[in-house]
Amino acid sequence: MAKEKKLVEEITSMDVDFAQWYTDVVKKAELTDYTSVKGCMVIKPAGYAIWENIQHELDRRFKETGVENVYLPMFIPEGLLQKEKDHVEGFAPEVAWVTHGGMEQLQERLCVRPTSETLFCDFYAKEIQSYRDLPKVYNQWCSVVRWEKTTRPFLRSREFLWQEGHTAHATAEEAEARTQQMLNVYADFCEEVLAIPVIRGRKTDKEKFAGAEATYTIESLMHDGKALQSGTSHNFGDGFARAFGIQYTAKDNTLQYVHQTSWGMTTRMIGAIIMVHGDNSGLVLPPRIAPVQVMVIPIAQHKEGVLDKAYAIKSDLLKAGFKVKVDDSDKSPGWKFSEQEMKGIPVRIEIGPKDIEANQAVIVRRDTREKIVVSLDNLSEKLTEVLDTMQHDMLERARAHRDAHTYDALNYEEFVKTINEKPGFVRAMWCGDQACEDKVKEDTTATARCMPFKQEKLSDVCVCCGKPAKAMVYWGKAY
RNA sequence: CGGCGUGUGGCUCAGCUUGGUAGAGCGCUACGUUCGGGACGUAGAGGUCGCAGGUUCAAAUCCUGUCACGCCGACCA
Repeated sequence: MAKEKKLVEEITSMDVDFAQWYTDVVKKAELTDYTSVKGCMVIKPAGYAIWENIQHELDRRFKETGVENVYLPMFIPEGLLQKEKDHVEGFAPEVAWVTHGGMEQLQERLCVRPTSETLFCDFYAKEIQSYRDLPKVYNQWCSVVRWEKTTRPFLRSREFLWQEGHTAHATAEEAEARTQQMLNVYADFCEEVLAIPVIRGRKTDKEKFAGAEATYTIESLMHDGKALQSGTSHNFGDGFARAFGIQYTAKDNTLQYVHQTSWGMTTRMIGAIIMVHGDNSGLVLPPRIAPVQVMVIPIAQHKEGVLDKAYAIKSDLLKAGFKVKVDDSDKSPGWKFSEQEMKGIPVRIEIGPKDIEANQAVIVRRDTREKIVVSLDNLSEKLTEVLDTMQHDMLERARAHRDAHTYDALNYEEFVKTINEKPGFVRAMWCGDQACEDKVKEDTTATARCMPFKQEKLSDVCVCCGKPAKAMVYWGKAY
């Protein structure tokens, strides 16, 4: 009992204090550390390995659609940033400025990129002359800086890692198709790899990206019922092209503006993984994103043959394609179990003298803690099955949680009451007027998360003002 | 940017009210016993008390200033 008590003391229960639980999990899973600069985190090996897996998966999917990777500078001259009016107004409050080079003050100060639309536009203006130069479908992996007031590991840091895709097309149709295509890449990635179900939809004008004609988004629901914008894809129309003079000569020898898109996903997704799948014992990683899928834990490892057997199992499983490690530290088995659970390693294999005698091992699932005794002869087959089942179950569990925390509201009183009393998404009709969005935010702090592509007509009138409704909206309190 | 709060061995913190030789637990090192849900014994190492001034015979403690970080709000991926 005393030992069990110690276990629960390590990580604050998510029911007691979700924010503290999150911080505890990040710390106990050894994902990040704080640094001497507020809001700038060390991403430790366990955290960075997750990001590397996200990168590999996304990058492969991008390239299948024809994306090419490039790298642009981290500095943007002030004059360049100011060329598109809405864009600069949107980002100005949170940019960091470089004012000196060595001891000398710069003629023109440089902004540390908060996003790179302006740099890509400047580049494209030089690069694109003819319709033969189109489309440009570029992406870069980099970090960006936004001087946030309030910071949290992964969810809101002043510097964060991401990818930003920037494309230029001959026609509006092509740009629109690319915008939607990339949103779907993100949505599939979230569901298939991260086991996070998403709502695909369009942002309202109030919530859309600064300078965009339309912003599409995938929204996911965290375990505490707050929404997280998980990936966005923007259609810029020819707005940036006009501001930056990006023109090409068409086949008919007329001068045309290009149509552009941009789309991004960030290290914030690591925060989403934590908040969707984690439990009171720590992190739970979906098998397809886990840097280590299997931890082999020898029991009574000082006894003859135990460690050798553990290494043999590791070797066999590595050959079979699993990501596997052996915890051969001199900690007690109980300690190793807790470590494996806090770090979210999807399964552990317990192997001790009794198992070796019986030619078996014990597989333990991280998400359900189910213990499965399996013969060493078909360990690899069973492991494949367990990991596949776990990946599937995690998505379905998250989907069930989201659906159970999605409500419909038909009048304003019901809407406000639901938002305030039931954490989750509230679906309600909206007239399209920003005044209603503002009123909702004023009354509840909730925002319009998106207008889903899959529309349903819950009623004919706006839940807020009663005027004729234009769209069904997912509302919620967001990170 | 507002409201809290915190800075003392690697970590978590006590000590500060009432000034007087810097403490505990965990971790770390060595050796031994343990090992199926955070084991134990013995012996060790380790700190200019965030920083700068000031008061005082004497400051972790009192005063002034300053910096940093955390949490909660408003803004945002």
